[in-house]
Amino acid sequence: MNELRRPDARPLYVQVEAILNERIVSGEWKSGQAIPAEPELAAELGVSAGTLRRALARLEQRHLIERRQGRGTYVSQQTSQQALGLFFRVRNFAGKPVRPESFITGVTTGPATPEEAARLRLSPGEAVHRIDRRRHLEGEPRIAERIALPAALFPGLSLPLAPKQLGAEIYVHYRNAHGIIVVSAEEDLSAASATEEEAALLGCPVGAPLLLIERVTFDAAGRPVELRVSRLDTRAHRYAVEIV
Amino acid sequence: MNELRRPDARPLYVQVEAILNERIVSGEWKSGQAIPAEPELAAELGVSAGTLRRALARLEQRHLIERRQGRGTYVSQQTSQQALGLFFRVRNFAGKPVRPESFITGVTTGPATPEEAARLRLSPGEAVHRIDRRRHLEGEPRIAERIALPAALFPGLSLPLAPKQLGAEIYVHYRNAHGIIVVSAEEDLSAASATEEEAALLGCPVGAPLLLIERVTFDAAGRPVELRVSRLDTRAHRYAVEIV
DNA sequence: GTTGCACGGTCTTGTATAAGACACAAGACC
DNA sequence: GGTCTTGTGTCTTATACAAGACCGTGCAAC
Repeated sequence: MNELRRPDARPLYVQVEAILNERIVSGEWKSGQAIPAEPELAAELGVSAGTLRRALARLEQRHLIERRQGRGTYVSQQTSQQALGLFFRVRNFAGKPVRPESFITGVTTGPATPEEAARLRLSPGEAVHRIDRRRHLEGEPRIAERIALPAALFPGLSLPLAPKQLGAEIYVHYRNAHGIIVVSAEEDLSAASATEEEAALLGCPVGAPLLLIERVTFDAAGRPVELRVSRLDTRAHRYAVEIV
Repeated sequence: MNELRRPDARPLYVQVEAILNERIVSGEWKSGQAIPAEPELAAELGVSAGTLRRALARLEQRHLIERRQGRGTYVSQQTSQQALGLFFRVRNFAGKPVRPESFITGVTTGPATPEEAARLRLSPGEAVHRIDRRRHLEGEPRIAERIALPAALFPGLSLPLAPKQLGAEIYVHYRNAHGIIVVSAEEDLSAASATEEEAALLGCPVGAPLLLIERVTFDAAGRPVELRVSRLDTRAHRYAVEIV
């Protein structure tokens, strides 16, 4: 029986959510694993089934767990499928989601720029790893991208990415190799003109309009874990947003 | 007592949600009005309080109602506040949401273009109203915008917009004058170069990169009710997206 | 007499509990 | 290959209490 309850002002179902969240983040419950059945878990936590279900519903909404009637409740696998569906909003003109191919063009480590430090909530000059990628959509080079990662969170950057190709499985890799579970992101969109370098990379005229996407990604604990700046050639693709 | 239940395969709380949704859309419950208290409504519909609450929670998530502990449940007012907060995603560099000012530059009616017809699910050549606007952010002209509305849904286009200025209150107007409740939208984003006309309007160089926003808005019944094409000058502003 | 305000009472939604019927999935058994 | 059993999540109901908001009463101060 836990010490939940009154001193903590938050509703019980929020406290339960936090406890379960912690079990997932800490690795006590591993990716893809089934968690205990509802009655069992409710008994263990000393709350009613209804309260537990409410907490589980919130975790499901955040994509941390998946529930299947008749089978059980599972910790989400950060599959490439899922990560792409959640975070990659690019469609072709037919409205079909596309899968990007990725080609790494450079990996470096150095002190954070002021902007990187601000966006990633680092102290000025803290080390960041940077990965530059070219990404292809439907066979054509369409995205120029730089990813900045706090070096403190990714010691040694033990990424198997020296080879030229790496899928969008970076998030999967984050989770498996560094215990970081990505759950949300903020993106700022604007328009920019292609530099010479970008034009060469993307095969478009210098000065062509590109969609500039600046994304900060957060993990389950709310920490910023990635700054990603992408330049998308929108001659054949769109960035899709649904507003509810 | 209604004829809910078994023949309809959907869960009861979904059926209840649909009933309440209909009461709001039909105007039986008017904007800003309080709806009956939970016990009363549950009794009237012949369902338990818990089931009713679940339906109300879903309506609240769709911003159709607002619930306040101790006071009651109210049909949402499509206030300019709310409509802007939900649909207008533009921020300045400090991250602060900005309110646009609007200046109408033209209103016309004519047959829909193929693209308009497709996006608004109209038959080819059906009539649409078009409103052209210039919008200012923090005092500067930043957005060139064209709005296309199915004429069938907006008979006569009885808008009080002959004068040059009209706030972002178009959605409020939709609701009050035409009984259309806007609840969701899909946006496609891309980058485009400013034409001469746009450059003149926005005070930017010809060919400058603009963020092109194509939005289709849907009402509570799921009908497309508006196609809006905006060109945003992102020299001083950003389009913000949150991914959960 | 009038104003101001504290106190209760009563209405509302929010939280938490419990219990049973149901639907789906998987494996055991025949 | 069917059928049964068991274990799971899903739906629905019912009840109780907590917490916020509102309103009127009635006392106190002026």
